[in-house]
Amino acid sequence: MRVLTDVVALEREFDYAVPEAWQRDGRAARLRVGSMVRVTLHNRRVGGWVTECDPGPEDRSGPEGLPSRSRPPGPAPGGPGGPGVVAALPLGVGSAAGATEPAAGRTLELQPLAKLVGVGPPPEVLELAGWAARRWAGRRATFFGTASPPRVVEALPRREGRRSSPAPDAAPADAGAEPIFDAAFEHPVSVVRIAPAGDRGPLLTAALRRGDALLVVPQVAEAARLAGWVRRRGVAAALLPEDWARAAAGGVAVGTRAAVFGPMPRLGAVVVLDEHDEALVAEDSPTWSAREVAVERARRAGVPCVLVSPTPTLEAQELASGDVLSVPRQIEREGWPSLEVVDQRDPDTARRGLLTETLVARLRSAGRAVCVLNRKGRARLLACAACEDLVVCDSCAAAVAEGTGASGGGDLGGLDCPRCGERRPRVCSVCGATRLRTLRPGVAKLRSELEVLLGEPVVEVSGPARSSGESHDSDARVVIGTEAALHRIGEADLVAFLDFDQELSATRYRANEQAMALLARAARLVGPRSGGGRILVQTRQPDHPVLQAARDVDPDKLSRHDRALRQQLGFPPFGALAEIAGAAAEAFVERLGHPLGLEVSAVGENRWVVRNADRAALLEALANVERPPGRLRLAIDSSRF
DNA sequence: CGGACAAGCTGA
DNA sequence: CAGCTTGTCCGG
Repeated sequence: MRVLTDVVALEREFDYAVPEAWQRDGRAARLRVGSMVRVTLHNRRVGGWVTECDPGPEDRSGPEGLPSRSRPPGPAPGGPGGPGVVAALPLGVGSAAGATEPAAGRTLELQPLAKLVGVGPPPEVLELAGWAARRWAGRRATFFGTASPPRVVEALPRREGRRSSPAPDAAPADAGAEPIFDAAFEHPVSVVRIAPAGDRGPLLTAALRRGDALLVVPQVAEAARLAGWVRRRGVAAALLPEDWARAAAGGVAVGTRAAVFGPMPRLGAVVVLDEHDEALVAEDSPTWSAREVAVERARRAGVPCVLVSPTPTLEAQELASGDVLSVPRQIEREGWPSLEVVDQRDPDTARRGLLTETLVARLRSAGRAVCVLNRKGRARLLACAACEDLVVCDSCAAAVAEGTGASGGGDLGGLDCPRCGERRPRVCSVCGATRLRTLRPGVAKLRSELEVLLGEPVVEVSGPARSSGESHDSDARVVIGTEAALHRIGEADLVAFLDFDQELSATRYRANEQAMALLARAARLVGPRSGGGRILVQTRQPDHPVLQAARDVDPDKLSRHDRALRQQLGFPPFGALAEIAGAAAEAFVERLGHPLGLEVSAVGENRWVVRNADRAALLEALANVERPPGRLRLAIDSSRF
C-alpha cells in the first residue's frame, strides 16, 4: 500500500505491507485508495491516506512527491492522467517484484500498516485535492485533511432514499424568469445573478432536478438553514461536515467551503451561493478558493457548476467565460433595497461630521437600524481595564498599539510603539494589570453623541463573534458597530454606512467588489425596497462606480469598470499575484528565480510579493518550486493587495 | 514534522 | 573528554 502521511511537511509517499491477519479478518478487503490508516514512520505512529493499492515494483528512489532532478518529467502528482491502478497483483506482503525490475526494487522489507482507521475521501476527491495543492502551492496532506471526515467513519451507511420527488416549485412568483435557472445547468460553468432579496428557490429547485446536487454557501449557519430547506422539500440532505458518512453514501449535500471536497459519489451539479463572499476563500495559507475548486470538481465529474451571487466576482465571470445570467431587470431591481447617498462634501452636511442631518432623520424614522463605521485593523488606543490609564510607550510616551507580529489569538503578545519601535509586554505599566481595554474613539464617541441626538439608547456591537455575555444586541432599536455588526444583526430596516469612503478608497485591488459586497450584505439585512428596506451611504465620492452600480442596480456596470482596470493593471483574475512570507520565504523566492515577466518585490522583513501579468505562468512557476524547509506562508491571489 | 545522530561548545 | 546544545538529515 502506498501511503501519504499526515505529516504535512512530508510530500513523499511510502509503501507498507498489508499484515497477514488483515487478509483473514476482512480488513484487507476494506482497504482502498483514500482509506485512512496509521503507519510506523521513523519509530512513531502517524496517520495517513492510502494513495495506491498496487504500487507495483518501485525503484529504490521511491515515489517522490516533489519534483526532483532524478525524476523523469511526467504527469504531475494527482493531476489528470496520474498513476492509474495497474495490474491485479495479489494484495499482500511484499508482492513479488516484476522480473524486469532492477534487483534493488524489492529487497526492502516493508513495514506493515499499523492500523486501519476508517473510510477516507474517495479517489476522485484525492485527485481533486492534489490538483488544489498544486494550484495554490500547498501541501497535499493539508487538502487531504480538509477532504477527510471530521470523525472516524468505520463504514458507510446505506444511501437514504429520496423521501419523495422534489415538490413542484411552490413559488411561482417569478415564473417568467424561471427558464434561466434551468438554462444555467446546461453549461459547464455559469454565473447567475440574483438580487440579495431575490428568490433563489427556483434555482435551487432546478439544481435538485439534476440529481445529487452539492450546495456550497459561505456561512455555517446558512448551510444549516439551506439543508433544512432542502429537507422540507422532501429531499434527504447531508449537512457537511457532520454528515460526512451520509454524504458519502449519496444524495444532496450542503456545506461551507470545505464541502467542495465532500465525498459525494454521484454528483449531479455543483452550486455555489454568494460566490462573492470572502468566506469562500481560505484566509490562511494555502489560500484556496472554494469557488474555483467547485468549478474544477464539476468539470472532473462532468456536471454543471453554477455560481450564484447578487454581485458576481470577475473571477466567477472568467471561470464561466463571460456570460452572466440574470432575471429581468425589473425583478432584479425589486430584490434590492433603496439606496440613498449623502454627499459629505456638501458644506452644510460636512459641518455635522459623520452624524449628518439626513442620517439622524432616517434613523429617527426607521425601525431597526444598524450604523456601520468601519475601523478595520487593530485598535489604535489601549487603556488599562483597572486604572483606566492610557497605555503608552515606556521610553517615548507615544500611545502604543497592539503588536502586529503577534500570533493572532494569543493576548500575551507584545505591544509595539509606533514611534520608537520599542516592544514591551502587554501589561499596564502604571498598575501592572494585564487586562487592557481597547478604545475605539471613533465608534465610542459617535455612539454617545448619537444617543444624545436620538434621545434613546444606542448600543455598540463589535467583535466578530457574539460572546455569551452580551446578548442584548437585539434590544436596542439603533446599533452601531463595525462591519461585523452586519453579521451579528439578523434583520433591520435601515443600514447606514457612516463613512463609506473607507471602503471606496481602500487600495486593495478587490476594493470595489468588496464595497459592493458590503452593500449586498446590508441589502440582505434590510430586505427589498418594497418591504421598506433601505441603505444609506455617506461619502465624498457619490459618483464612484460602486455607488453608480448600486444606485442603478446594475452590478454589471461595475464589473465592466473593474474588468478594464484589472486587465490593465494585471491583477487577478487576469494576472496573478502571490505573497510569500515567513522564515523560509527568502529561500523560496531564491528558488523561484526570475521566470519571464515575473516581478518580485520585497515588502518587509521576510515578505515578498510576486506578480505576473501572465497568470498561468506564475501559478506554474510557484507550483514547481521545491518547497524549502521552514515556515512559509504562500498566499496566492490574496485579496489583501 | 520530529527523532536520531553528528558536529560543535563548555568547563574542569 | 563527558555532557550538553545546535544543526542536519531523513523516514517504507
